[in-house]
Amino acid sequence: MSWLTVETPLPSGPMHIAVTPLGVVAGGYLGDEAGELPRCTDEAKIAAVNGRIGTYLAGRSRELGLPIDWSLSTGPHRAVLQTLLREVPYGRTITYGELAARSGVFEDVAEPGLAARTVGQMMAANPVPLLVPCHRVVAADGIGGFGGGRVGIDVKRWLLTLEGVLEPTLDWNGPL
DNA sequence: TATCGCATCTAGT
DNA sequence: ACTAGATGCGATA
Repeated sequence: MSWLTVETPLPSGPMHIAVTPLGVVAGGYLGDEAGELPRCTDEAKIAAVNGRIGTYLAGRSRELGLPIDWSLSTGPHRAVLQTLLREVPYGRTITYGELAARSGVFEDVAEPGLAARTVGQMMAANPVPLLVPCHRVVAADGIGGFGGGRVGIDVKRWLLTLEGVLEPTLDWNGPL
C-alpha cells in the first residue's frame, strides 16, 4: 500500500490516506504521521482521492464514491462497518446501541449496553475513517466520543455540522 | 499468546 | 443529577 496526504478544512488539518489497487485501505486524521510512510506516486490516484474528499468536505457532494479495500477488517468488525455504511445515509445519525442491533452481530448478547460498547471499540479501530461514516454514530444522549484526543471530537462535530445534523458553532469554518 | 485500554448503556442512589 | 458495573474487540509485546 502507498500513502498520500490530503489537504482538508478539518480542525485537525490534513489527512493521510493509504491506497491499494483495490481502493482505499486505511486513513488517519493526523497528516504528520505520514512522514516516514511510503508515498503514493500515482498522480491519477492522488488526483482522484484529493478531488473526491475535497468536494465532499466542501459540501458539494454527498457521496465520496471511492472504492474501499476491506482487507484490514475482518469478521464482526467488518460486518458492523458495512452495516453502518449501508444503513446510515448522509445527514442521518445512529446510536451505538442501534447500530449494534442493526448489524445482527450481537444477537446473543443479553444487555444492550454491552453490545453498544463493543461497537464503540470497533469505531475506534475503524481503519477507514470518513469513508466509513463512523462520525455518524453517536451516544444515546449526546454526541458521544471520538478518537484522536481533544481534536478528534472537534472533527466529529465538524463533520456532523457539514451534514446538517448539528447547528453551526463558533469554531465552524466550513463551507456554509 | 497474554494483557491492556477503551468513541457505551442501564440501573440504583 | 451522579456513580458504578458489565463485555468483546484490536493493538502491543
